[in-house]
Amino acid sequence: MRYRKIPDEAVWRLPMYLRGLLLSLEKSQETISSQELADFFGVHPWQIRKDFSYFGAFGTPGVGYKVKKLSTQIKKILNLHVSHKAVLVGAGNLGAVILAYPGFKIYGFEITAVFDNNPQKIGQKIENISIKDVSKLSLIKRQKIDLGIIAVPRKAAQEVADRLVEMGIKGILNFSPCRINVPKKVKVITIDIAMDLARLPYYIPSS
Amino acid sequence: MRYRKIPDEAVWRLPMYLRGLLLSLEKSQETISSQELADFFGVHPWQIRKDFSYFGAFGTPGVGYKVKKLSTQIKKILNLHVSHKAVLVGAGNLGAVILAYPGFKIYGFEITAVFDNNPQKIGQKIENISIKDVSKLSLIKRQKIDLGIIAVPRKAAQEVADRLVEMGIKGILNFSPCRINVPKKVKVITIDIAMDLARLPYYIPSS
DNA sequence: CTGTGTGAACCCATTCACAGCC
DNA sequence: GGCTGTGAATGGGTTCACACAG
Repeated sequence: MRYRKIPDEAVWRLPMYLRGLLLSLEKSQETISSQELADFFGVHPWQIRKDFSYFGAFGTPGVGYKVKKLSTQIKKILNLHVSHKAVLVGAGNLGAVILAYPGFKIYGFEITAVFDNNPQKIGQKIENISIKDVSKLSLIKRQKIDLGIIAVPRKAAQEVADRLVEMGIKGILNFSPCRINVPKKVKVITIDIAMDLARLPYYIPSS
Repeated sequence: MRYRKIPDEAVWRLPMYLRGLLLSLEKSQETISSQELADFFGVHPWQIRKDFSYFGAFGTPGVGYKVKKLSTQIKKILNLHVSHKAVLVGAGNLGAVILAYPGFKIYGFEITAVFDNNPQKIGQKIENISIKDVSKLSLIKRQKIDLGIIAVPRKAAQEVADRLVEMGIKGILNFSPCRINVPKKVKVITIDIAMDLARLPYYIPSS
């Protein structure tokens, strides 16, 4: 296929497809059609085929997609075929939940360092990782860590982000309810639980 | 303005604008221009004006928007002008974080009931709310609860969702990494941390 | 005959540009 | 003069329909 601009929306959906595929893989399903995948997510089959087509032709006409092969392809597209190391800043309640969250593994993520500024926490261990002083963030330079997870109070978020960027982090998952400014080369995704919840009542007929 | 279909995207952005406005309000700022708001979020001013225009005309030409008035208007649009009660199902680590999360208050949310299926947890209190047996979910019928938050393992998510729908819940914030099926009248927003993280590496030049 | 891949058509959100009001 | 509000133009994502491969 000749080059065409790939919609961000398509990229956005790939991890969703991937999760479905990995689930099918667990069930030892060998092939899957765009129709099956679509039913699974509640989208249209042509959307899925089109999304894939931006990146190449992965299926077999008349048959469908090889689950194993397709999931490998998508991982490669998303840069998930190599495992990624992440650093977590903020070892509070939220931080502990993130550390314990099993879901990262299936995409090949590993949190290999944890920092906090609370002297009481520094030195302690959670999930077998010892918490280090955030002022020593430069320690991560020795490791190949390219992702940062911010789980600190809002006021500290920007400062932490700045430090992470200094250390060469390329992507940030931000749990603080605020926008953080970073150089364009760094990708930030912010998760704001309260804001997501705030989107629900609009769709609810006022009682 | 005469009727026109309102893009979902515009609705999606309103809570973001609202957060910025509430922040300005804290700083006792009286008026704000679309330009200022736009700079704050890193979007374009005409985007903001257009978004508002779908719902009415809230500003004053040559001046801008009254922060207080505009935030009230947006709250009304989003159905946030009345406070909402939510029920939390799943009192594990994640559940505890959600309960302790201060961010819900600014949008007028209150978690008034918590359920779990773990006998060890039932009867205990977190954040002054006692955990009840999930089999007694029907207790919430007496209260006016219209939102549900699901923080249980994936396998249990669909069942919990079904129960919540039975109880008349109108919107669900789902933290389980899976799609859940509900009647069309019920709005579901799923937050899948791992999936969000999985979206980052695509934008990172492979090292 | 089944299911993929894709140019073309369509639709809708974004962007523009400017009229209108303070 | 400054800033909003909005039709019109643009641009791009989605949907369609069908050629083609198995």
